[in-house]
Amino acid sequence: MVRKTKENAELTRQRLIQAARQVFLARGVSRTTMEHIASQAGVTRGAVYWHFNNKIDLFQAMREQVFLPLIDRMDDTLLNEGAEDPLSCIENFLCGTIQVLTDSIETREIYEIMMIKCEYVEEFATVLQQILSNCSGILQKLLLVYERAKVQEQLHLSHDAAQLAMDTHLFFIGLLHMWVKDTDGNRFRYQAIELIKAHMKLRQR
Amino acid sequence: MVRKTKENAELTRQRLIQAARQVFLARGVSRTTMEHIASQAGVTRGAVYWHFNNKIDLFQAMREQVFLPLIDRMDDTLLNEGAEDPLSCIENFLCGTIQVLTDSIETREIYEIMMIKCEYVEEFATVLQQILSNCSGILQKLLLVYERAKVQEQLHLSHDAAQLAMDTHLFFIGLLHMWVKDTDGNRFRYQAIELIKAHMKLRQR
DNA sequence: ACTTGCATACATTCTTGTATGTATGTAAAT
DNA sequence: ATTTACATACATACAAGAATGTATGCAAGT
Repeated sequence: MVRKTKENAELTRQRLIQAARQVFLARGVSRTTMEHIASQAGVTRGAVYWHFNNKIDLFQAMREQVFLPLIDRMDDTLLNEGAEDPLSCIENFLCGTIQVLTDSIETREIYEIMMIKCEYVEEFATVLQQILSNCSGILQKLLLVYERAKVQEQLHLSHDAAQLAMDTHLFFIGLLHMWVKDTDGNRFRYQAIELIKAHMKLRQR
Repeated sequence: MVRKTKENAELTRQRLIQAARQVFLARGVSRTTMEHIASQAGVTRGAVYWHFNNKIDLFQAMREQVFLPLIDRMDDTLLNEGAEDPLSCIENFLCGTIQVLTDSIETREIYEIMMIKCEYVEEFATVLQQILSNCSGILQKLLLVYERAKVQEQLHLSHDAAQLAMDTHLFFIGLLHMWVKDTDGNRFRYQAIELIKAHMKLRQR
């Protein structure tokens, strides 16, 4: 089996990303070799090195497939100017994220890889910086929406928008971590939506 | 340099754990070899294999030095029956944890290793289960204290103890993650205590 | 004398990157 | 419409370096 057409090559590339995800999840990023990924995708290392320079290149390609959609959805849900109810925007954003995790195996697996199957050292240190940068992006947008809610007098007067935003942000980080790590029991996953609603209810006037 | 006395051997063991922590932090657990740890401690691999069976054995030894004290402090602070004010118990526990992280380099480094320098696969999968087990221990104790607060009418009537406990638990997880990962800016670390106080204030009657 | 606390040596098993081979698609020239 | 030339999409082979576990050696404690 040799050279394919352009479309076939792109398909091989996608299969390599998919294979990488599966192997990363099972063996961890560090212990995964190019050979593992290649054979999982049904090709040889030659194909892998043709499409990607090295492991981190593949990792980034995998990551982008999840993170670009996340940013888009965040902007759509949180920064929707037309929305009448800022607090509902936040609730919808949080619930929507959980919904994506519930629906999409790929997203779920990539989150799991990034949280507990990857060591952020050397070349991967920059990945962590990108993640943190995304985080502060989320925080900023939360802050914006909470300030809007404050203006619309949806919040208790004693509540500070900045502190509420950070509190929700930390809640969200914790929620994602627990949701992802609670793989067997699934006890946690089923109550995630309720937890979000309870969290938001604490803020309502 | 050869055989030492018993005390010297124990000292070597401690130096190995310390060396492991430093190398784990710098290179990640997977990429760390026994040779790295040995030379960092000023001995050869022979010494490492004398004291520990393998890398995960060393990892667990390192981990215990931090987690056993944590459990103790948690019981002391949270389950203190004599305390008049349950909500303050929680606040003190959270702030106390941040204080330990601030004061103890070792604790901080071990948390960082466990969060972003370790892949929980194969032999390390059991470590993750232990961590999750600890988590549910924390949650249970938080729940107990919140129920006490409910009885003492410290809480808003509409608040459910179980949901408050989970909310605080997730907040705490997120807080620890951000605190540990925010290594350079340190912007986050300085406001951690305030965030805890704001979080608790949301609950007070 | 026997055990302890290491150091040294050895054999084996991965991985990696690159280099090279090779057949096919593709576009331009004829 | 062929032929020609080149790039593409991989497969295969090679060299070199880690890393691991174990086995063995050895001097000092007990």
